[in-house]
Amino acid sequence: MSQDILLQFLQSTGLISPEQAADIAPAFGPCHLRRHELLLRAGQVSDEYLLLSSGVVRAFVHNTAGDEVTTGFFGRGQVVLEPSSFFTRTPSPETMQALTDCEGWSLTYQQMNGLFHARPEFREFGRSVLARALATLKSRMLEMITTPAAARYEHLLASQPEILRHAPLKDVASYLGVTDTSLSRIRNAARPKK
Amino acid sequence: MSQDILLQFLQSTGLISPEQAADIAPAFGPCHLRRHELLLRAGQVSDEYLLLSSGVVRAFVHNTAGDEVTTGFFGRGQVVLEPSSFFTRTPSPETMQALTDCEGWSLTYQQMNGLFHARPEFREFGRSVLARALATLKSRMLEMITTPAAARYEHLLASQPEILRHAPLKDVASYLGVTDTSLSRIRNAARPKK
DNA sequence: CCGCCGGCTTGCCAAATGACAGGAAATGCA
DNA sequence: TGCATTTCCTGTCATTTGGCAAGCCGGCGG
Repeated sequence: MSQDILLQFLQSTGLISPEQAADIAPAFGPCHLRRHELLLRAGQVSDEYLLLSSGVVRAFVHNTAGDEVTTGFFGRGQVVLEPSSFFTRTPSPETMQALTDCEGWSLTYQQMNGLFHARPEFREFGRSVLARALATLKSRMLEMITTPAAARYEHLLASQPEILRHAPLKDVASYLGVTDTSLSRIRNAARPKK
Repeated sequence: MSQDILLQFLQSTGLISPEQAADIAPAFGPCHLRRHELLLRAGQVSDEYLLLSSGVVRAFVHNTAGDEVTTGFFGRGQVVLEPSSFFTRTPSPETMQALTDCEGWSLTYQQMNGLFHARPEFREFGRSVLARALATLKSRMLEMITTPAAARYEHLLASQPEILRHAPLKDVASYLGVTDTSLSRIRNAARPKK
């Protein structure tokens, strides 16, 4: 399995040189997941920092009525974790599940801390990743608040088309904050005509 | 004006000792805001890290229809900033405005970076603050998703009662994701009887 | 003391959304 | 292959929510 994606990821912030990246990459271990396998159960502490090289993962919680609500999708090149649980070492409210067979590179919290001490440039990188996670979450939150469901669907379709090929529509619906019925109507309306 | 709250804040993570806190505190400058004054305009980079010792601040964005939507309230002991903008140095989508006269202690991004270099324990503290900001945002997001508006109102009422004494209800309504009309009905229903 | 004005509530109606259920199609599993 | 399950779409109906406008109340200034 190629480390290309890992090297590319490490260099993505500009804080780590190609040589340093080649040096750090071996610390990551290969990770394989089978379809439907759980990476993380609600109540556990997220302990795996996983960069996906292939496959799709879904994160979800249960609402007060007991239904699953999808909180995120992850695809190739994205880091799969519950950042808030991982970084603060508190139990995750979310469960994460592979929607397809997946491959990637992973690091435990322990290993990451080791790297932080051994490599100052990786520590900076870690801070940057944390800041990006925050920015991503914020923009998703603002999107939920400021744009209607139909526009959010269009946006998801445009930005992560591969996800829609693997995720059941009911999961997409709850991710968008509507019922599967409504999503079906949205998709119907979006279809120009026929 | 007393630095108590600042010292207490610095020690809140357990990463900074009382002596170190007393050493770091002078780096913060006093900050005064008048009612209705803006701390940050949409499009600017959030550059001030402000710990409130008194007063209430509101953050908001504009939705696609052009209406103001409140994204957060801040009270005594809370850090007022747009973390995603501050830490990634990108323009903030949010505007922040004082709802009452405010006082607090502040640091610019520059000054904070200086402290990061000069004081390793403050760097750790900074990372912890970032992680907490992420956790806070996440839990707010999950709350929006998993609990109904009425329960969110009750929660806000219980956790930040002072905010409701200073914020107009229409701001509270948009913060909760409902119209002022609906909030009025929620409040009415909440009143046990009469 | 009076009248204006802004914030809040309330009633009425329309629109959007959800719950539920039936059925077609696709998928999984033996 | 064939049966069982899941996924998705659609129709009907009930509920929720929003838009609008009028009314109430309390503060402020003349």
